[in-house]
Amino acid sequence: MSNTDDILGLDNQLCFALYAANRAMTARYRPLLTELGLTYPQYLVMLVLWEAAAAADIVRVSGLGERLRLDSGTLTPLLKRLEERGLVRRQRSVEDERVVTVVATADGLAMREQARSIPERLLCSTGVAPDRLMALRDELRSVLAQLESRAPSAR
Amino acid sequence: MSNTDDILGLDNQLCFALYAANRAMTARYRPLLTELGLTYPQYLVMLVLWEAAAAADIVRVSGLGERLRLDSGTLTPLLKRLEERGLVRRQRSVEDERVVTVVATADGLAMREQARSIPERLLCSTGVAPDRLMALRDELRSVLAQLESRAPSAR
DNA sequence: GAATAATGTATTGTGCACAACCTAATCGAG
DNA sequence: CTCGATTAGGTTGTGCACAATACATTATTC
Repeated sequence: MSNTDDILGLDNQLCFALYAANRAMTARYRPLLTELGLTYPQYLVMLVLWEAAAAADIVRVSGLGERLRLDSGTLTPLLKRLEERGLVRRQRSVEDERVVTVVATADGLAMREQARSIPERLLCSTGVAPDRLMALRDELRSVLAQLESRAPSAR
Repeated sequence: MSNTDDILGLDNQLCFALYAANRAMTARYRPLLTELGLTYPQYLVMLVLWEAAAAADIVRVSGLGERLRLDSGTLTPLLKRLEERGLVRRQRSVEDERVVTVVATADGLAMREQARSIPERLLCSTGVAPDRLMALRDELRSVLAQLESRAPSAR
């Protein structure tokens, strides 16, 4: 195997590890979230809305996008599905009619209680030591910050 | 903020970090792979086929699935697209007609030369120190192994 | 050796991601 | 005030992921 092949293989292993680990982790979430009838991205949106409700913050579509790194092409249909299920309400802002705000409905807020047990159950399911997961999280956040700070070509 | 909120938030940050970092990394790949007209999953398939060609191995669809953790619902259409572009040839095995083997065509093998520069360019693009990336890779592989070893519900 | 099970791939349907483009609303320079 | 630029969100189209199902082929069991 040539030197170039080594480099290519190494690179592949790193980025593939990220790709595979991400899917393995969401696969762990899936059975827990299926109990709530949510997908993982929907769960992330609900987490933001629950947090905002607790802090009395107003969330707009663009705010969700910045927080979750998703654009309107992903969020608009996702939010419509959550709205059809009665978990969320979308509303055009009156001050600025370009803006759409998103809030959890009573049903959406109630779901938070159902979701409380998820983190602990997930942690048990993974079988990985919590301190290692925290170290991994810190490293991922650091790399993410690097990736997002350089070359604003992110989107 | 209650204790439960802390746990939930922490967990959210960990798995979200994996989710966001994965997408940020593939976003870094995108401009490089667009030069080849490949998506990231297609690139992964070609890597496996290039490796197999060098080792004179025979790759079947199920082998690609095990390697990349993808099922036929993902691979079959992906491979058909690669076949339409003339990069790959799919062929029913004669010994066992349930099996479909996949090989890179001459064009597919030639693309390997174009792909050689990708890893280094990607590394430069990220702006993260290589030793940190290697440490992250090792940690991810370890966690992935844990996730896949417990509860064979992975797929 | 025929019924049954297991295997390997394909198909269908849903829901992200993301690029490219569109429209309406607001802002700003003159 | 008006026109051009910007902003916020929506739409369309492509390509994964993945569950569920279907189907043909091979292996097994009696």
